[in-house]
Amino acid sequence: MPRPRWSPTPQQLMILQNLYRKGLRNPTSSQVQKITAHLSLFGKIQCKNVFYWFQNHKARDRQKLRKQLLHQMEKNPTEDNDTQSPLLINNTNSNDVVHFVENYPSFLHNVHTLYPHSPTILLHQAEGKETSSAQMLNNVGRVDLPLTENDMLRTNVQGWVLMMTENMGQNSIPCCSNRPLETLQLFPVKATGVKE
Amino acid sequence: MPRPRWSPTPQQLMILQNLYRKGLRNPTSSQVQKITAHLSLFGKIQCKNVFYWFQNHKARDRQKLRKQLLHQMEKNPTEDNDTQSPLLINNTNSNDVVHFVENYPSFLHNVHTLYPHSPTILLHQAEGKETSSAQMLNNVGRVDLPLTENDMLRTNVQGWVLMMTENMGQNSIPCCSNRPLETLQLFPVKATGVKE
DNA sequence: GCAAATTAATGATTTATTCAAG
DNA sequence: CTTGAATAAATCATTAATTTGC
Repeated sequence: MPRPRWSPTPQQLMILQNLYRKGLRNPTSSQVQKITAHLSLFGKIQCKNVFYWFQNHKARDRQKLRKQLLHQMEKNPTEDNDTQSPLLINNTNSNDVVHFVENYPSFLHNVHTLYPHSPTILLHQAEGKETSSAQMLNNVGRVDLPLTENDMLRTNVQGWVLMMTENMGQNSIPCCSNRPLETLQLFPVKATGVKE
Repeated sequence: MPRPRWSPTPQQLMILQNLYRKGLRNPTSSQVQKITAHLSLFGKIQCKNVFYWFQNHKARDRQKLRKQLLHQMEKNPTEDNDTQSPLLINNTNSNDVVHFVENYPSFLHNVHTLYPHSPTILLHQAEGKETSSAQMLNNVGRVDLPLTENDMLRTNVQGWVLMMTENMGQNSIPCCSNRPLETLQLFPVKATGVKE
């Protein structure tokens, strides 16, 4: 009778993995909500699913890498115990990430306007008190998680902060400027391959 | 001037594909060298060719599977399907690969016997350390240049020097040595029947 | 059949991520 | 916070397939 536990659809999984690879580790409450809202386009999902996914993925990622490195490199350096690369395969497309996250603001505002030349990522604003994702979880069900993250900006996300500071002054993206939602440029439109 | 790029012979390609199919993804330095040595029986080849082949093949394999996934996802994007394919795990754990590559030393001997001046750049490796294939690339990649098979040392490659000073003990120049090529056992165990 | 022209594959480089050690 | 090591992603560039007109 109970509905089976959530199982991510391939697209959901891809999106989550992309967000993870981009540096998201401890999504805040609002981030979890937004992600959940978007992912619900591709299948039934709850906020707690997103939250748990990040928790588990982060933990298992560390676990895997630790085991891998210690097992293959330090144990027997002379060996070619290679068959290495059980690594989690990032079968992801960064363009999809950009494209995806880029559309978050418009998604939230039900406006589907693409900005192909200035991919933006949704940033939780600094002014308001941002509830931790754990707190949000409380609303959903589980309560006993010993989560202490009230800081909305963890060190893990500092990559974003860095980018923001680099691109500061440009944060006047046409869209979403009327709301607390702030956008920042994820990638400068760079022309690699312009090697003289 | 434009040095023609390597193009694998059918036999070389078959061997590489077999190794890949067996699960080999990120061959280590010594593995690459041994594979190169073997493949040089069937045509001119360098270590970097082997290294690049695995890089590209792996990447494009993933690429292909990604496209398949995305194509599948287009069909039922919003459904709560549990049918998510278990993201392809290429666990390269197979012992077959190890077993296979393990036998390369015997090939090495043949190579050296048959082609004493072949461009196979082998073993700038020490007995202790296993270098990653990427590291090897830095060393080997720009060494062998368009010219003849004899002058293979490009002096401006500091990686090479570094490598030699760090790892080369008493052995001086990798190839062109009149002593038999030193071969590293991938694994001490496993009498394979091919060796000796 | 056969090359020139065009397209598809794929070899070779460069650039970005990632984790964790210092 | 910085950096080293490894490697995945993205890109550039050349070869091979193939198409095409003769």
